[in-house]
Amino acid sequence: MTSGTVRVRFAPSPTGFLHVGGLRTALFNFLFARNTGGKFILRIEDTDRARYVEGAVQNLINTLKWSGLDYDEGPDAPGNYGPYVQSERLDIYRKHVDVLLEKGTAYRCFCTPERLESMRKEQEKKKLQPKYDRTCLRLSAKEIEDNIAAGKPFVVRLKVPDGETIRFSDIVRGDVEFMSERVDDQVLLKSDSFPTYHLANVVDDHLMEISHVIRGEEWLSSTPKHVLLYEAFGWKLPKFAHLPLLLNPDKSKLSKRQGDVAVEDYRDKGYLKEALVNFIALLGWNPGDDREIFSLEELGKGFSLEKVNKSGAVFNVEKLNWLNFQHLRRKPDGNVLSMLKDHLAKTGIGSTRYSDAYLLEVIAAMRERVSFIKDFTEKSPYFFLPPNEYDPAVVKKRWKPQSAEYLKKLGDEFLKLENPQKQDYENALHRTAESLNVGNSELIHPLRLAVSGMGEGPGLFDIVSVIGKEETITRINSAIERIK
RNA sequence: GGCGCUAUCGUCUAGUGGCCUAGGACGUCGCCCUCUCAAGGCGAAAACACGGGUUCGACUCCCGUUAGCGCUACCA
Repeated sequence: MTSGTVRVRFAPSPTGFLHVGGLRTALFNFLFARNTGGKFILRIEDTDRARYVEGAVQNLINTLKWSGLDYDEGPDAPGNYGPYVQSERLDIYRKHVDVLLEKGTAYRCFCTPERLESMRKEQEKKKLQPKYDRTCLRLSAKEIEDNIAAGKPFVVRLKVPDGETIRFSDIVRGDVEFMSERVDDQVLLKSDSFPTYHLANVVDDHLMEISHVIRGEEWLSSTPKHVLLYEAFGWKLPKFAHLPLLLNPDKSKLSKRQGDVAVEDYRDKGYLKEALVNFIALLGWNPGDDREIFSLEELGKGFSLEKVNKSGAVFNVEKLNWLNFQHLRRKPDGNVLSMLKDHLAKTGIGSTRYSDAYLLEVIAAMRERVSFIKDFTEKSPYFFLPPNEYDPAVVKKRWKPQSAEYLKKLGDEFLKLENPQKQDYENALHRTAESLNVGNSELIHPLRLAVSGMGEGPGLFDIVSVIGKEETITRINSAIERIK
């Protein structure tokens, strides 16, 4: 592998669902790879058996695929750096821990969780920084051997050097530095001999030749530990880029409780993947011009880490809704048709009840009025079922005592039409209004209410010509009954 | 508490010392269009957290304050 090749990874922990913040991290990695001609890798960080969730990995993969972020290497995309699931790499981590132990840059710790707990409490009480007190670092070789022989459980900790300033450069944030005194002797290998995130992450990033570590800002504070690990192993540091956090409306880190955080939630609510991806791309990044609507390809073209913001971004659903509208209206009729049919099947109206030609007419009429596929049935149910009730507010405003008579005449006029087109209905209405000596609107509004049950929607003659002459007359007659 | 990061309209953001009487987008409001509702067009309200420097000149650079957030586990 050439050193100039970009290799980035999305390394989620499978906790049940894909978090939108995770999707954003994945997206930025993906876009960076696309933009630089590099590789995008999916690696599953499942080193916490306490948080094991059945089916989480598959779910994660499905959701990532739904969003369109294809990866070059991953659990189900073989590459030369596998396996891509950390629980299948346990022996690798143990070997690397042995190296550290031998070098003396790590040490075994036999302290019990209870002791650690009380130590921490004590430190907090004294307002000291909670930090391992290095009791086990002072163990003699003999004591260590005896402990091991006695079968005492232990963890392996990183031996953080004293008095060092740990510096690294972050592409997003510039130079960052930490005093090593502030860095805890991090556990690298747990007592169940699984690695912690810190160890597994560094080992894998090195072994998988990851060139750029692009992850959320919550990792910035633990980066010095990682830097120390790279140094302990004698490995070259990757480039770091810590992305700003996605925030709740109250500016705290985006979480459940304050709305939906699972990508699946948005998918299930009818958001288009194009809209979601477009939206989260704009959270923390901008193209440098006034464009707002992007396809994945377009995002990939213009993306650069240098244009990533430093501050957190509130996840604002209003704009996402607008983007969904924008992307939906850009979809070809054929795509909208099949989505509409799926939706119709789900709502019980049935996908085969209406011809494609009919549905296409509905789509043409509603194009400018829907942000979601579900809006077709929610905003214009009258295309699928006759109104079973009439909006009371509109009834009050539009149905006058004489409306029944007007509608009767209008229905009679429509009845005479042969294979009418939109314009024919309109002409018929004009004729009727003239003979009645009333304004067109005296007929238009009552008719709209009669055929749709509501006071808003596409042009009246569009509605009428879509549902057809027979249905229109039927609905007129039902309405007349209701007005009487 | 400690450490770290951040700080432009309600929200997403442009802005890299003079182009800023701070631009765009979502949302909000008004007008136009109009058979209604949208869409579309036009317009409005709306921000540089504060205080010191540096400079001929700061939204832009430095320092401090304040605020917010993150981390502070044998979780990631």
